[in-house]
Amino acid sequence: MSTRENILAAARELFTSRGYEATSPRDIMDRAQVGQGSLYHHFRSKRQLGAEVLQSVCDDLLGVGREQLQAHTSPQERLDGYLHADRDALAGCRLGRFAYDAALNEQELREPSRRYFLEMESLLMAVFTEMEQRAGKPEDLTACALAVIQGGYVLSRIHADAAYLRRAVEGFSALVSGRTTCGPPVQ
Amino acid sequence: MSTRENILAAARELFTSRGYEATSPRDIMDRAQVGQGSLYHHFRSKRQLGAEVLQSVCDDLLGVGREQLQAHTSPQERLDGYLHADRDALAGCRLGRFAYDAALNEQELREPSRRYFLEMESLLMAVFTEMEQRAGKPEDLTACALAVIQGGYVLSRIHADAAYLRRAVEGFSALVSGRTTCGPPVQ
DNA sequence: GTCTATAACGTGATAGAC
DNA sequence: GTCTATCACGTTATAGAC
Repeated sequence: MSTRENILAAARELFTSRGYEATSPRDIMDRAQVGQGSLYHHFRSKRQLGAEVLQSVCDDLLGVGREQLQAHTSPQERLDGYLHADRDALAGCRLGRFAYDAALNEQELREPSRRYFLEMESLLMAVFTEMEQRAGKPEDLTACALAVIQGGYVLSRIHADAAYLRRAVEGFSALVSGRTTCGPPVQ
Repeated sequence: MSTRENILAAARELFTSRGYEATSPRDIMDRAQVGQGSLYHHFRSKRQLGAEVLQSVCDDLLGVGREQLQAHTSPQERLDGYLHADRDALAGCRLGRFAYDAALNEQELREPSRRYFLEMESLLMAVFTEMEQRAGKPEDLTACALAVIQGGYVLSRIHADAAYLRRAVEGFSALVSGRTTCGPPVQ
């Protein structure tokens, strides 16, 4: 692994676990075992390093998302594959966590998260459009699905309990599949 | 307004809009128009000030939540009152935002958020338990409802577009009310 | 390419005058 | 109670030797 890749790997680990703002160049240098000169030789600034890291995280997560949502199975199965994917609830979403990070103030760092959620939105829209049987806008279900995951992460982190993300996903999955219905009987 | 209250108000505004970690004592002093001596006379540390602010935010939000979820109306109406409450989507949730803040590492600062979500959970559990007609665990629906709000905030902030929170809530509301059903027709 | 030294600035907090 | 001065430290970045 080249020095550059070494630095990128260390930065990725720290930015996506602690957050961009909470990570200093010094932290990255220590973890990568390189001096200040190396970091600033390969990267112009913390911001540029952050942008490269976020791009790569975005690409990786999109790869996974596409696999789950474009599988050659029924729309219900694809949705379930996405919803019930294995997630590190306590770590939080590596892109969603930037919603409340100062990084969001810099266009270069906001773009990767935006791009990820936009494409996931488009993938989910296709699934809900194909699947839907009765009323309900696909764009609302799409936003809801993404929000359930992101909010599940938030709850799990606040409580330091991975069960919250699991329950939120299960609640949504049961509603969408019709296993759960509420209120006065439909008709 | 006493100097102490003045400082608390300034700190509250900054902590809940920018986040705890991103706000310095200096920022608070500037906004409150007081000197360093005043701040450290009334508060031992940034952490203690943060703890007081979070307690007050938690109390305020719980007051609103109780009103919405314990109103003397049907469970459906109470849930809808909560779901469709007016929210500043672009600002983010004043407590949920701490899920990704370094404040979460300090017990004193984590507790108010925890307390808020625990009580909201208990209020929602009561509503879903009263309302439910068919299968589906109340605790899953509760986690889902809270997650939809929190995740809606996350999406709205990432996209700088308040519509995402609105859509996520509408998607959930439509599923719970039975206005939307997906997949093969329910029996 | 990588190192160490250093800069300019901000942070959280204390000291002591008024 | 409130002020200004100061502190020890960390951050992001640059300079220049090797």
